[in-house]
Amino acid sequence: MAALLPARMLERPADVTRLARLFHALSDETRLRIVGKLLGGEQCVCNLTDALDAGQSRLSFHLKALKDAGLVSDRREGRWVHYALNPDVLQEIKIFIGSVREGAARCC
Amino acid sequence: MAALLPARMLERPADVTRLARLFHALSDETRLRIVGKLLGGEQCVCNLTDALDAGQSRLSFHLKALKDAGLVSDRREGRWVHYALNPDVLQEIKIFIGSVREGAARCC
DNA sequence: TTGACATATAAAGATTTCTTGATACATTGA
DNA sequence: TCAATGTATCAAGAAATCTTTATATGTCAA
Repeated sequence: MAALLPARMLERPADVTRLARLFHALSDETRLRIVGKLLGGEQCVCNLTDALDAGQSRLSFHLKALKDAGLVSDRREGRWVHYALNPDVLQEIKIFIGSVREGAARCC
Repeated sequence: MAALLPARMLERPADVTRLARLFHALSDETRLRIVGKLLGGEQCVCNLTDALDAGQSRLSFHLKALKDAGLVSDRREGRWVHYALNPDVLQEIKIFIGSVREGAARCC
């Protein structure tokens, strides 16, 4: 699919589906807190478990949700798996929201 | 609550809760399509029902979700209720996503 | 190879969200 | 006032999501 540029995409079913998935990934408090921790840079799951005081399988569940949405990537290093934010997808979301806002400001 | 400016807000529980609600409001395909229609300007529910071929109570349910999140406002005019996008909240989301993206680009 | 550790996956129940159909409320025109 | 119209709310079931516990997988070190 093309990048999330124009608000026109809200008329294309495949794009609507993708956007809904992206926003769903950001709609959970635990996942938002994970995103907050990743702003400090790549983190291994063990760090996140400590910082967020969430059970290990619960964290794994939410990391998978973020990864499936393309918001984070993972990298194994020995026993540890490191997760990092994916700036490209965040940029897409920002541009999309910006174009909706501009449309709203123009018309409403 | 203050405007959604710094990514620092992901450390503040009240802000995390609000963000999760905003993103949840945008995480549904029907609601995204409503947003798309509202880009054409304020719409009465009747227009949306036709355009989205969604049942009336279903549309009302999703409009309420958008309104509760602050993404749209409503205005009654006679028998009709008109909904419109709220550019301020969209701007907040855009700025928030932008600050997360910048953080990600810097650190990852 | 074995044991320990980091992480992922699976299964089950609890909770939330969505859809549908019925009904209530508000406004207008007759 | 009454009937018609537009919209909101309610109730019940269906579906999706989240949490927890248990177990599996992968990697290292001894």
